[in-house]
Amino acid sequence: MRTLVWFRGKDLRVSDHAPLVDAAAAGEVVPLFVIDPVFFAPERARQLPHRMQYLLESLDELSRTIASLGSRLVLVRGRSVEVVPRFAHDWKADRVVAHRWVEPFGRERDRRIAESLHVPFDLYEGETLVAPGTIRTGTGQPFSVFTPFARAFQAAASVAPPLPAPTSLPHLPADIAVGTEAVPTCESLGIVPNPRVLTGGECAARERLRAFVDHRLSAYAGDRNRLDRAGTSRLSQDLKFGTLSVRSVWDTVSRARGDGARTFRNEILWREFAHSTLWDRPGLLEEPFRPEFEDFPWVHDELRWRAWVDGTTGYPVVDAAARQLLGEGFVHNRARMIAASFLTRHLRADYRLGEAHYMTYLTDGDWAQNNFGWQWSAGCGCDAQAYFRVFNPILQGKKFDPDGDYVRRWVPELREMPARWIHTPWDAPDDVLRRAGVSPGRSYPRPIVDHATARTEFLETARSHMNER
DNA sequence: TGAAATGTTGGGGCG
DNA sequence: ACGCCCCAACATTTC
Repeated sequence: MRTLVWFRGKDLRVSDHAPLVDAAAAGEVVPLFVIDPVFFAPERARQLPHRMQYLLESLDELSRTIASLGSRLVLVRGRSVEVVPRFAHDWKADRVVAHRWVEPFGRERDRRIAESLHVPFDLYEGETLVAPGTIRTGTGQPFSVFTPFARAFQAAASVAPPLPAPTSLPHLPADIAVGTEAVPTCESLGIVPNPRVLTGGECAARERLRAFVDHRLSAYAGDRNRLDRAGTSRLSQDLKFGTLSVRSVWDTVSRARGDGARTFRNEILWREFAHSTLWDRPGLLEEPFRPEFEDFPWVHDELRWRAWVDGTTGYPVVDAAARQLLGEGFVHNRARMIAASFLTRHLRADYRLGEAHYMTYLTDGDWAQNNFGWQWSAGCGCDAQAYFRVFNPILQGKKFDPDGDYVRRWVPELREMPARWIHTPWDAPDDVLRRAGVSPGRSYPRPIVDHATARTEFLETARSHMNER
């Protein structure tokens, strides 16, 4: 039995990799990664700099790990729908295995490949804790509210324990002659590596999990909301690329006691819920979950959009979030919510613009997660915020960045502002501004919209829209 | 995992 | 002592 194990960017690991383990137990193994020229072209790679950097590091480590286990990761160039069936045939594979993707385009790709293959194509569940579509209401419907979903999950689901990494792999069969291509590098794709992007690969990811569980999990419930603290898990990119399997994360925290562990498990279940929802509703990447938002009167104002993207809205926390995204390919979860609320409510921009912008720069950019989060923030999603929940960016700053250190890190022109005024520099007394070297409207912009006015206008627009329907 | 407006309560200052 | 008012603190309602 010869099995082609197709790694494809969301399972860049050897631990808890059921397709790999099964293949090795069955006989010959051909580990494969497809270098798609559309994605691995310099012009495309530069559009997704942070994810490409993390992906290349992870791929390089995976390749070396597989080599150290006695095999070789075979890299072939081409469109997967074309090269996977071709090489499966040329190499006389008896079976092709991979992990299932929940995104509609991944499902369509897999459907086409299954059609062209003349051997079985077996998809393993591994991107989520349980197979998408298995958590159901009493009447067999998908859940549309998180809490009952989480309750049903806890009551019914049994999460398979993670598999250990193989200690060795069968040698690559001698007749596999092609695929000697090297792993592309940032340099070869014209990307300047960003040192702030977290290190890719299974080792770094596992170390991050260990550090989180040892040092931050117990205080997670409170600290996760603090913009100025390293209180979150920082595992999102690892889950996106599968350098950590979500089951191994779950297994690590499943027996931990306390509010921190409970809260973290809940966050993992939100991820599960997002994936499950996209599985059940593939159209969500295009259209809002709630149909009454399909013709919502979003407005596009180029200048305001640019200010939101560049971090020059005049609201320090909103601007810090914008610059953190561009600067390190990551945004604190609460800052994402504040930024999304500001874009969709204060500026009334279509959430899909923000979603696409985040998808460009986030290292952890995942379709299911990012879309779910944006729709939730915009109020049009599954179990979303009510539209009238408008974050006050000043209050959010004072609550979750009380000393202003998050703002100082990302908005250096406010670095010298005292905590008392850092979230409202336009209101600061003249002597405070002078001492801090800040001049509103010059060194740092005045707010592009007035909070109270924008809030009222949004509420009126949204209310009349909802009433019309 | 919202914020603002509005309502209620009770302590304390004061005539 | 008493009633009145102010207002902070908290609760509830509304968007």
